[in-house]
Amino acid sequence: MRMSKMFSKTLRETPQTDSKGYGLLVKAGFIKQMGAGIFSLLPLGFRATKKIEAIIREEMENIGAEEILMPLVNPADIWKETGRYYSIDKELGRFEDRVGRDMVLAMTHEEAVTDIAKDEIDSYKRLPLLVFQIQTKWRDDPRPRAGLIRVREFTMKDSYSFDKDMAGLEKVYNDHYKAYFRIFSRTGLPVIAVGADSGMMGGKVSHEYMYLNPIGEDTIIYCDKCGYTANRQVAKFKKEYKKEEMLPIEKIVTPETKTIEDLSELLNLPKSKMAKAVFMVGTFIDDKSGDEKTKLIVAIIRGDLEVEESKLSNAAKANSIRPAQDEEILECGMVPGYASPIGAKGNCMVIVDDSVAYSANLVAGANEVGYHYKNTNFKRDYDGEVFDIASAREGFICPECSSPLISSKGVEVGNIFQLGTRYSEKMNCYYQDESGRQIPVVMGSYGIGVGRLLACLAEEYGDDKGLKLPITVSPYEVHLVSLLKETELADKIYDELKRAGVEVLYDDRKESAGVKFADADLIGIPIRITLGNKSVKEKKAEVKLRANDEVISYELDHIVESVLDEIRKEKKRIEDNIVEKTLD
RNA sequence: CGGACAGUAGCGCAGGGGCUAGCGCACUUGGUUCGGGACCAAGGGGUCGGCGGUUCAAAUCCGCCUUGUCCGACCA
Repeated sequence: MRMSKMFSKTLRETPQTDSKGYGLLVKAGFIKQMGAGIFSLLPLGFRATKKIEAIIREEMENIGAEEILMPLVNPADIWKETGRYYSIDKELGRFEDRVGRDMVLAMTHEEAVTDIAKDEIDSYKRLPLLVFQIQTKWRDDPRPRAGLIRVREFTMKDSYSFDKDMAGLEKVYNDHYKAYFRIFSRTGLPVIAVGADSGMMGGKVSHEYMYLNPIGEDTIIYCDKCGYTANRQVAKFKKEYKKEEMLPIEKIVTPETKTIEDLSELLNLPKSKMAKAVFMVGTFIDDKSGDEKTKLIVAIIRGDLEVEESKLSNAAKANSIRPAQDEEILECGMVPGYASPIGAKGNCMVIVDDSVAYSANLVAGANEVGYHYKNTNFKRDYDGEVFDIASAREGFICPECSSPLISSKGVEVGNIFQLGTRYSEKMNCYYQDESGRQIPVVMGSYGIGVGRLLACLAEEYGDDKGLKLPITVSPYEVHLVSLLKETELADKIYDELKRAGVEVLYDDRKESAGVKFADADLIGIPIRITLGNKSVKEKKAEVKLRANDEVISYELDHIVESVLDEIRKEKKRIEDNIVEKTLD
């Protein structure tokens, strides 16, 4: 491609953005924002995206997946069948067509693919099956941010597996686990796989692929010693308890002590001797009718711990939860600031963290302004369902080996789910087994955010001068920069490189050397050939590697072969680092 | 969904009731320069986010709407 003919150009000024990588992508002319969380891919960004997609295709086909393309617009009926039309809130794009039929902008394709599969799959002889697509999704996120990291419209690779039993699902799940590591390492992105919450997808086992970086919005808890890793939403840790005899409950005067901090100070007791009440309101939606109910959720946790919202939401089996208002708490007979489930009434449910359930003689609110109880005990003084709803933090104890846990921020670039029969049962996707019985198909679903992957690569590979994407995902392999007045030589080398199958960006613009070099650094094509008066006179050309800014001088007569060799070396560097990992 | 800030040339910004709306970058033309974001000169480009109001007069003041950005969504 001749730069003089390129559709987009680079910016002189660095846009001020929340993340370095986003700023570079904008400055280098890879992407352009059109609205909140809505981006266009410009030629360079689109080429990089296609490189990523090609790697994904290869690896998906390697595990036997076939590519399909399903529609972005789905009839709402299939989303009503699974109940997600009701259980997912505003994130799901909805509209009516001209005759008033409810339509959905698909944010994922379990419904669509199951709708197709149920007609295809009639016998166990048809299983297993595996399909994937690379397609646009719409998710109306309440708050898009950080450029391509969190957007509303995005490209996703999603694959769906159909098996006759769990053993089959586990095999294809494992295939994905392995393929994903190959995909990410072939693009050059370092990731780790972590145990995760299955969220709106349902199902049981799931892993997320995380790129560890402070710009991430997920928190990963991991253990250096034994390798335990999990998203904080589900991370476990070891809680320690002291055994004590139960003492009689006692009401005490505690004026102006609404927080655990204050209470701990006033009574001169550690926070671990308190039972903290956290109030949320859960929304519960009936999958069949779409009817909504709300209920106050009273979460009781030891004062030194904090509630993990996703764990609480799962424990309560709520579709969503939000913090409660004071009035809602009072309605159920509890007093904000001095609250406990002792005397709770009305439309509420009590969920008790095991930290409280197995501790004795905790201080809790008396549901009366200015008073608390000493020596409260679960079961004796109040009841509730026991769950682990505590949030794991750095320094807490590893559930597997008892070493201190570490926390880190991460960006989720992929996920894999064992769905089981949730969708097949609801959408009537059954097969007939050897003995003639109708059995629900066992499904899995697997995603990779293509644009987000590019955003993460921009974050990982760049410096103050610009991007330096690995050759496997870089929009071009070679950047030919000519500083010569005459165009013949550069044109000739450009043609020869193209003929040799090299993807080459040719800076044929009438710009100063400084501008050309600055743009070359910014776009960051891995191999740069410079044709300048001095070196050309000596029958040489300079080759500079963007990765480490190393400069090599090559004979002009053999420049094409030399460059082909450099390309091979760059590619080998990535191949040598392909990560092969399997689920144990 | 709550809060704060912003919308003026392609990009980044200034101007805050008054006469022709400016600056830097980018762009056009001519000339000089030519291996790390050159210089001189002359130009082109604007429904001042939209609608309504106040006023002799609105980019400027007021109201509504809209779009964008950041923070929050939270421990009683």
